[in-house]
Amino acid sequence: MSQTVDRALSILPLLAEGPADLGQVADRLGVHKSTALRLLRTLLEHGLVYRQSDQRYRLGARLFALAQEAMESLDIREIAHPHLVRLNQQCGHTVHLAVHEEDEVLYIDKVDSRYPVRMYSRIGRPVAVTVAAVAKVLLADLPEPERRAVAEKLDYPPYTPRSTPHASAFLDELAAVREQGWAADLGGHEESVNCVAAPVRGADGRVAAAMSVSAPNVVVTAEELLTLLPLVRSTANAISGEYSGRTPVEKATA
Amino acid sequence: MSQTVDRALSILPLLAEGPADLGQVADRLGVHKSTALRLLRTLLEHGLVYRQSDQRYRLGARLFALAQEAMESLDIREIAHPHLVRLNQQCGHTVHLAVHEEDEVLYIDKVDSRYPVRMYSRIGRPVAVTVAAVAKVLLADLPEPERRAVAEKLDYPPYTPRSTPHASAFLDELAAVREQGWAADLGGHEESVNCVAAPVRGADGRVAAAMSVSAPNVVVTAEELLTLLPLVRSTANAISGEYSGRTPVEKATA
DNA sequence: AACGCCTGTTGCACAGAGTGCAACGGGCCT
DNA sequence: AGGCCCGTTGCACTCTGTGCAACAGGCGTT
Repeated sequence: MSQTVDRALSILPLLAEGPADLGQVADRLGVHKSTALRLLRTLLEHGLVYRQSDQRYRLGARLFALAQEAMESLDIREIAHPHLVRLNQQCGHTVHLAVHEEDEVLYIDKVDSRYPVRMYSRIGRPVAVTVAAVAKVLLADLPEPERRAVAEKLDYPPYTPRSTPHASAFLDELAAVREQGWAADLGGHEESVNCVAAPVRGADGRVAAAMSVSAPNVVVTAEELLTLLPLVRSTANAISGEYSGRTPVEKATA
Repeated sequence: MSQTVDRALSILPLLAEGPADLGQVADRLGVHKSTALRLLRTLLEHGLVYRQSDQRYRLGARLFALAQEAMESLDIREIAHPHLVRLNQQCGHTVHLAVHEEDEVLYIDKVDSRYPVRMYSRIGRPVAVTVAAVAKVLLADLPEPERRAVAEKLDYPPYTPRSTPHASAFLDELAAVREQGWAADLGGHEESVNCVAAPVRGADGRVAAAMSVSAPNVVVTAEELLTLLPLVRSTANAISGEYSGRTPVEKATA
């Protein structure tokens, strides 16, 4: 709604793709170089972009700091973390915590598998909404009209033959998830990786976050993973209890 | 340099402190509500802020995604990561990688100690510049005038009795670090935690990043930690070799 | 139940702020 | 040395952002 700010903010995703010089930024914004310069300078002053030694612009340090602060101030993350750690100790697999926001689902916490994994932390990265178990748990809780609206708006990339193919299949699955109170992703995102997820609920009963356990086929089969379901659900319920204030917890910081 | 953008960006750190409603934002910016509204709407469209169910504004999902992308595209992080993991396997302690930017130092990668630690990943968080070993390594490489300028501009918070007390002590220390090619922090930030750090250099010989190993007193004494110095330095040199292109490495993505 | 308050939202007129242009300057390659 | 390319600056024009005032809706109060 504000043209100047709109243009300035459009620079950020552009720079996320990689460093760019003034001319490139101006071209891609469709503005004059001098305009781009002024916008970049403002971003620079705020530390959101950084000018590296070859004069090109990059995303800057403050961006990381802001993201970090925002993430740390999510109280649900703080409450859930110890539970995630405990679950990881019990089952040994990778544990994720995710929330839903603006038609995107993103991981806000993660405890890595004990088994060696090459994957670097993807906390903060958007999740494949149409297939991930956590995404199904989160979207299944939306009221029916919204659920439909979201489902129709989405793309359904065929990551694997088992990926959700289209909106109606997705809606069917969400209905099932809503009914049973948990979700699974059996090789729908990566052929050899399975996940099971369960909802964390707030005081109002609505789903506030989703928790999942993921493991590759080579470590445990899908059937074995599903035997962990009761443990996953009870952990999610424990988090729900604290988060909704039913279980008293002492907290250090506000 | 651009007032509108400047105001819009000032909202971000404000929201990092916690959710706020329209009136609060307008007040703290010193602008009319309608102005604040338009700025927030623009930020909202770009996903940098999010409007939660109680109508208050928070920092949004896209911020995390941007930070993540930017971090992952730092090629030095990519090159260094396997080395950090190896070093962690060899010594068992927490390993950090940090860079210097805009008078701040921030961690861009971390491999956690094998010993149980409650600390959540602080990747992206600014480092205590006056005491951290990585900060000393990074700042020691600056040309003398800049080093002085930075040192004078800084605050010197007395985290512990061993914290660097003032600018001239800091400059002396930087000179020593520059000479010896490594740095230590012995309880200068937290009473019981020690670190040793070594520089990673680019093709031009300048320090591009710093790597450190940290461990609490209860696990190893400062003297024992210092015996790891040769290992830390050789790891840093190995990273320097790859980063500066002296050691050939095959890379998957551009 | 009706009132009044508080917060978010809209339309509008004014002018201040952002824009593109053209000219300058410095570094690098030819 | 010459020419080219990129970043930078000052300026006049006008478009865009601004504050105001009035509206709307939710909530607590009397």
